[in-house]
Amino acid sequence: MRELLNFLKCIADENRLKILKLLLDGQHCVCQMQELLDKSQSSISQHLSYFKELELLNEEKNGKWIYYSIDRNVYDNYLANLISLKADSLTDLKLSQLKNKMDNLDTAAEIRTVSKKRGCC
Amino acid sequence: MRELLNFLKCIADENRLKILKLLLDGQHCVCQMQELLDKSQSSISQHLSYFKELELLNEEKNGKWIYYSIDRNVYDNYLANLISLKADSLTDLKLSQLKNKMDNLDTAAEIRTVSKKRGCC
DNA sequence: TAATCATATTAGTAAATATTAATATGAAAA
DNA sequence: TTTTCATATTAATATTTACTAATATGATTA
Repeated sequence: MRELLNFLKCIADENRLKILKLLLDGQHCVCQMQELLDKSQSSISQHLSYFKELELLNEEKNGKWIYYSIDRNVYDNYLANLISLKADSLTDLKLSQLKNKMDNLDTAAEIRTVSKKRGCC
Repeated sequence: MRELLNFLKCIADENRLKILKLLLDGQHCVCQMQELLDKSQSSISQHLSYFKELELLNEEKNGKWIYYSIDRNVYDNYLANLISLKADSLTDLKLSQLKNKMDNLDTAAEIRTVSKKRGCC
């Protein structure tokens, strides 16, 4: 869950979403992205570090430049995690506790008034 | 793209990702989420407003409580947008300009030295 | 080897976002 | 109709995150 969250934080930014698009389509060096996004070199480099942290980048060196692109396998893996999102174990635990609590509330309420709506919190 | 970005910003937050999980699995009122996430009523309510803004919520009133769940159609639609991510038209335009520019650089460089690596920025 | 250039890193500041506390709203229950 | 309760809103503050400017790194070219 922490990993998926970091992936989402990475792409939930206007500039990084643009970078993602660019690097899904082809490979680009920092200076190209600078021009395309109209951002400073430092800014692009810092945005790229988010992707690197998540191991989302392929690097291909050519002359003086490093051409970056998205590692499609890693990317698809994060997408798969998002798509198959389910309540994790910690939340499940609390959830079952809460359900018990609510069942008890139900019972207590039903003793008082049969027609009463289900008690909650 | 702005809409997808807002969707990503919505779910790229620890508490809202937890809320998403809960509301994908079932329906919950604010006070249940308060307990499950150990957050204040105000905080949960404000997080929910992100989902509402994106029309991601179904509401079902039962007694005093409003039971929220994720509108699966809307949610799947956002996911589909993410999955089919492509460079948008604005970026495409700039991209083609850049490509022209780079082609010109290539040519100029090739006149100077045939073995020279491709010029960039 | 020295100079140059692309990229990375760091520190300080600016901007955006989350949280808390207080209050408002509006519907259900008494 | 008054009270109570769940949820929403607002304003102030705290925390995160982005950006700028300066500098570092390390590889390529002269």
